[in-house]
Amino acid sequence: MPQLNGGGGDELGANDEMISFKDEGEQEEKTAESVSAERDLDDVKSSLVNESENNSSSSDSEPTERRPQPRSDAESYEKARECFNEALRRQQDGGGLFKSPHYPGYPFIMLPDLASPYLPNGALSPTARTYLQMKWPLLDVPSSAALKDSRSPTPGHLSNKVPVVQHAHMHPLTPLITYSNDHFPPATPPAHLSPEILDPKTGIPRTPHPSELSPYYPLSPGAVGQIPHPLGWLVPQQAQPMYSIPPGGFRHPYPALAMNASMSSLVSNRFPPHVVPHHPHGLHQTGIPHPAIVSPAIKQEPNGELSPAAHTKSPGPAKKEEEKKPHIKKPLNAFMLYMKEMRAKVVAECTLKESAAINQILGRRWHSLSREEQAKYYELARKERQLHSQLYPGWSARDNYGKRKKRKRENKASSAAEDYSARNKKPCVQYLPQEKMIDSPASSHGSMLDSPATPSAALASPAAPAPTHSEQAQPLSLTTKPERHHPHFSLISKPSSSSSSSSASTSSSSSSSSSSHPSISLAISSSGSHSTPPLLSRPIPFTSLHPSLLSPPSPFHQAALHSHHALFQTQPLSLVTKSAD
DNA sequence: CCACCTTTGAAGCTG
DNA sequence: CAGCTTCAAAGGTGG
Repeated sequence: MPQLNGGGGDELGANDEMISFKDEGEQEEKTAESVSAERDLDDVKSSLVNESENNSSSSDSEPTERRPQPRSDAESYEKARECFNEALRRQQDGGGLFKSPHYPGYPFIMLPDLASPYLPNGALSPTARTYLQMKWPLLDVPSSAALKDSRSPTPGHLSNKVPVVQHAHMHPLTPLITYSNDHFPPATPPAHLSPEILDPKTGIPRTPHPSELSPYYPLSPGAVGQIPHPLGWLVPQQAQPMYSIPPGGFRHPYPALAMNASMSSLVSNRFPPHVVPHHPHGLHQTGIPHPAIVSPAIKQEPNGELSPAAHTKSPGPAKKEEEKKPHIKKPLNAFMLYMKEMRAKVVAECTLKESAAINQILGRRWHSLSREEQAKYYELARKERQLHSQLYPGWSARDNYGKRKKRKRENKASSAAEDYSARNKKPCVQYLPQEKMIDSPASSHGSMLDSPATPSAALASPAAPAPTHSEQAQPLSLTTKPERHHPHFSLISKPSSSSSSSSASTSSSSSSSSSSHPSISLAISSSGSHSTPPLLSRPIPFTSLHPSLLSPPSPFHQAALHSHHALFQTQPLSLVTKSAD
């Protein structure tokens, strides 16, 4: 998206990237832009055609939801151009792969006034509340079916008065829920259809009450402690819940949880209605524990409640405690959330099914996301952590240390990785090019920055630098994010991936410079040592050599790239290459 | 059957 | 404080 900005900069993030880019020369930029625009237009057209009416409707609504911000520039755009941009944006956002609303559920983040539903004091802003309430009227709607189709009706209308029914589809986490249709076996009864839904895991009937939003997480004292972890519901029953539920199911309500407005909002937002057990009583009768709790052996409190504090603080011997203590998983970070959401889509798009390969794609896609989009996930992740901490006050990431087998990939990391990549990549050749193109140091920087930039981050994240606010003025590209985040760096830093560092070093150095001149540096680095693409630990066949690939995802590039369809377009993205110059 | 692979981010640990 | 390590998801793959 940011890339699109070139046109009018309706995208805030674009500015940032653009800045760096501008260094290269505006002329180029413009030229490229125009050219790319044309090309993109074609792509867009095709894509639009494919998407059919969905896009049109969504395009209208989207601006409102996602980019409500009055980008003055945008206004100046011609209608046509707007549409075009929007389409492009959509494609970019979705990578062209995802046609449906990418984050219908996160509108609150995008909306100017909703940008920070959470007031500084943690209270949910009125607007947000309203929004939330609107969103959840019909929780029982089965997302799986609806979402299954990527082209399912976009939330375009959502912006105005979304019919209740539609809301269900639009849950912010919808993607998480639905994205994995795979996860929902056909056999799975349409939850939305029946008043009572059996929890796949527990088999306990859940009553989806659209009207009971609050019930999910009753704030009332009595209800407190019984609030199920919302995240757990995110995941399709079939698939692992964000936090897997112990086989036996948890009988204990959640530990007392002081839910503040923000938390409640979080919960409500994050957990799909249909997923969330709706108990009129406000109790999660399903007895499903927080998703984070995995361990089969659950320590049951006398009162039948699983209190995190109890197990965490339990005086008992450490060993005993460990044994009994359910495994509480780490809260998912932004990228993990993104992965959960998008994986299915990526998988659907490409033949590859291996997670390693998919994750690579996702990683690139992640970098290609606009800061706003990433911000959504950062915000979500932040909330999740917050919720997690509240649910499990005594929990520490350290608790899970050693639970997993040690990895020793260091040894074979390099060789294995390459082999692996080679195997995996082929199937998705189609996909890869795109990904490659997408990923760029610049974008990566931006992404990194995004997290802090998030409005919420400003509020909550201590570490988060001042809200970029805007993304507008400050490019931030370089600013905040620690190199560590930088893809190149990350590769290097990590022992496993670093193996490739020999070449990587080159790339890394270039990458660093890339911050200012992403395209150039990238192109150079990749071209210089095509053997090891800067971003990838291992070389990607063919794609790496492709000119288009070499260039970083500059605004134009992305636009151009975006047409996912057009991976191997006959047009070699000449523009893209241009960046190399 | 389980570790590995892969990704980013967060948190913990170490020096 | 910087840097490194571990874990979170996920699913094919290989030992």
